[in-house]
Amino acid sequence: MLDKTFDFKAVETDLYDRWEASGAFSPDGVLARNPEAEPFTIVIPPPNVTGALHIGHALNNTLQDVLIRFERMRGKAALWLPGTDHAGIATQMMVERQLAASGNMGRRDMGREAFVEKVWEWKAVSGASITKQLRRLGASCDWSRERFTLDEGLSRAVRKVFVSLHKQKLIYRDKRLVNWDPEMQTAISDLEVEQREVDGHFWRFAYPLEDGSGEIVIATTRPETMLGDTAVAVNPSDERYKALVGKCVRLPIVGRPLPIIADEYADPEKGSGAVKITPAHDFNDFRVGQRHRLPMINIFDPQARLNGEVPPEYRGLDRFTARKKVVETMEALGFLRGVEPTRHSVPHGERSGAVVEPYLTDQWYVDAKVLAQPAMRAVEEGKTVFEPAASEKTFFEWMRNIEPWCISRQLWWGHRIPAWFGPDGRIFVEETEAEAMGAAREHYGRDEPLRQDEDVLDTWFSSGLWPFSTLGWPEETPDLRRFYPTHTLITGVDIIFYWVARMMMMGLRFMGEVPFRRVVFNALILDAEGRKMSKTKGNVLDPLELIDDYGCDALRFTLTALSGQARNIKLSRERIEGYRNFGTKLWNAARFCQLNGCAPVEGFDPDAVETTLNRWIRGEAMGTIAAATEALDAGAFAEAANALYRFIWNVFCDWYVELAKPILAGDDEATKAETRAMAAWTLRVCLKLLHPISPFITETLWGEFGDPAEGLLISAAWPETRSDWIDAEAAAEIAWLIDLVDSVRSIRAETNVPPAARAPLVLVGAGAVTRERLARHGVLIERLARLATIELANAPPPGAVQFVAGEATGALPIAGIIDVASERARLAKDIAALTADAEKTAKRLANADFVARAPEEVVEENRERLAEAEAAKAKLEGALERLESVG
RNA sequence: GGGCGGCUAGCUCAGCUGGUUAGAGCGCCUGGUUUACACCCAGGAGGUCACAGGUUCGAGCCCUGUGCCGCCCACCA
Repeated sequence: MLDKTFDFKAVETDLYDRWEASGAFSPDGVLARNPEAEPFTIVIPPPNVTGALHIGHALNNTLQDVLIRFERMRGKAALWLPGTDHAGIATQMMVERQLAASGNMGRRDMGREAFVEKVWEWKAVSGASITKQLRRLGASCDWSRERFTLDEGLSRAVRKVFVSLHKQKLIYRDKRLVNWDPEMQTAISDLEVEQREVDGHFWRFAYPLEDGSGEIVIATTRPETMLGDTAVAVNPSDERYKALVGKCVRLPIVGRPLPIIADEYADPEKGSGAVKITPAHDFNDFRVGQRHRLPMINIFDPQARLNGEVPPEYRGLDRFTARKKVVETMEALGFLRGVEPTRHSVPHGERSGAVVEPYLTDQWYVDAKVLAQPAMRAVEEGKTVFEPAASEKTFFEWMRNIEPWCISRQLWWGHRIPAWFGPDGRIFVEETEAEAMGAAREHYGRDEPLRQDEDVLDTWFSSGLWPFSTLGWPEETPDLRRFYPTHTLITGVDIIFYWVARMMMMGLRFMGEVPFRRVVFNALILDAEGRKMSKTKGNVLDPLELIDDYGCDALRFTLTALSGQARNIKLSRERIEGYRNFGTKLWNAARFCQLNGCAPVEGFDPDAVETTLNRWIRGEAMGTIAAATEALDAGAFAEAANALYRFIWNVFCDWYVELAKPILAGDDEATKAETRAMAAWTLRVCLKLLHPISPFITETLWGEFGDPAEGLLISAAWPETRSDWIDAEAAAEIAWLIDLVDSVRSIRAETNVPPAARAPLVLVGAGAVTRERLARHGVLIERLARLATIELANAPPPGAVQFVAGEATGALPIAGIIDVASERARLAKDIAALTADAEKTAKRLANADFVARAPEEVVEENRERLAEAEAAKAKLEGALERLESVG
């Protein structure tokens, strides 16, 4: 006997272990049975190895699991390939902070080897936690194929790609300004920089003309950079400064003469119209510097302290200390011309939070422009489709304006760049040191000591190879042949540039084929008020806690049902409670079946059911199978969830079970047996359809109602539709029944008939079909509408409350127990609605243009509609008259 | 500054290619010991589809403009 509610805690971990042990997570079993099975592949967006499962992961991985379970049940060789990402900066930073917090020596004191060793230790300890958490979510990943971006295999793929792109001149070394994170002391890519609004100041400084004939005022928010100024620019069309171009100012503090140059970059509208140029520390100034061949003076060391290029009293100062000192000195020297507070955005490293400094260094770059072209074409041609489709615009916008991708990082945790320097600085890029040595020998004519590049690659470089490196590339493995390209990528739109775009570029370049056919971008989860979840705000919903509180299925169903909201999802505990209740509803429907002997019957064939009720639910089930299948196929997860919610609750529980009750309590053994078998069969369909979204409750109930021949539900076959099982006649009949019951219930409530009172129902003007239906379902209707009797008559009894029931008129002779005033109001309200409707329709039909131009069926529909409204109105008006005469 | 999206019931959202009376869940109100379920059942109220024009026989849906909200990118001397 089932309990009143589903005890999810008792089964979740146990079921997960059983699924895994059964081999269901791997496609190998399916392939062994059917080598021709169609492959279906998803690669997981690899979470950071040291990360913890947050609600965004829960959503993303739930959707992937829904899809993979669905395709697995459809008989495909479904592979969901899991793994983790080494997450260079994030992990290194975490370990460094950990070391500092526990009073250990820092990474530089420790040395590269020892530090990397520490990170691996940390990975060994915490790396498993995210995958454990994915298991708690029910994720049916093929753990036997789990990969890590720093695996030997994946590292080999990284080296091969690097070398290959280098030989094709698509990876090159260049000295230019990068975004430098002085805390991590590494370059970062444009994407890793985020603008933050901060309070600052706007200072105006005077730079005196060298010939003593005056001064030029410039403005800056970063006074310390003046120590690296090498020019002052004015717009060539700016009359105020025309005469000064070619002259020099004397840079205060430093004493360096700076040429006044004419350049379009200077905007006469901004500030004084004259702008200081610091080519080594500003992206715009860098370009100006290149155009005018200005010296580029780097004034910072890697920690953004001032270096030897500045006057002695500034050397070694932190940039912010130097800023203060510059301002004070400029004021003391009489060059300060004004200061005002301002709020402006300043670039920060998204991981470290440090203010990023444009910094002149040698770095490795990928020529993204070239790689982007085939990727854009593939999306244009629909070889990969994005959902929602609007995200394609975002993709194109970025790809069209793509900049060279800086891929080197001055970190220790990551893929070491396969480049070796010879004694003369010549670079040898090879997959291994031995090959580099060989290349060097060939070049120098003898063995020379080589030094490997200290840098590692951007984490996203290896992530970009994920869809094929995880399948064994560069080896031509059976997995690679079978499972590439993958089918659907489900990920957050926040990494469309970081990851999706790069996988497109790399996949096309190295596999000659898109990495995935479809990309589904899932929404961002916000709190109930629509704010981003953050630890500092304390509004974080922890998925593991939610699983403990409501069960995994409740969380999964909630996330799936809300996933249709392409932009963001406002999540609250109340929402999850609501969907938890849905699970309980299903559970109790199963309990009802169990209590009433609705057990699966061996050899039962729904094709043979005879009663209207059973033919009806059979058709409804078909419709639901079709809807769920179509929705899941299209990646419309929320639609599938909603279709199942409606069918299970509003069709199966609200009507089928209620209508089955009298049958099950009756003594028509044949009908009873058919209904029991049909109920169990329908429940089975529900379990199968719901399994991808709510695997635990369905698998548990499958133990009771499933087909033992099919084994575990996770590996059972997805239901098929049969159009001949949709029975229009049965559908019409049950719709009529439901409508009749609804009408009576509604009238009872509106006219304040006491719930316990059993009223008689009289049907006036019932046709043959209605009479027939009544004969079949009278007992059911009496029960559901709480009627004493149902009779047929030629005229309504006096004082009866009347309503429209198809071609007939329903009459409840309950004048004694109803409130006449409410009844009058009810009739008046209904008549008013019908009148308005009829008038609107009549007006439409009176329009010659409408009749002439609208399609015939629309016109016909309106004619019918008008006729029906008028007939119904007439009935109710008659009823109202009679009521007046009695009342 | 550039781009993208949103605005539909008190709240959160559906509403696919224009065509009956614009839907759901939650919340609210009324009633309910109907032997699966109170994590429930029955009923009900609640909408100028942001605004203004336009196209059309017909607009929540298409077009133009306005307002507000949000996101992304770039920049800010």
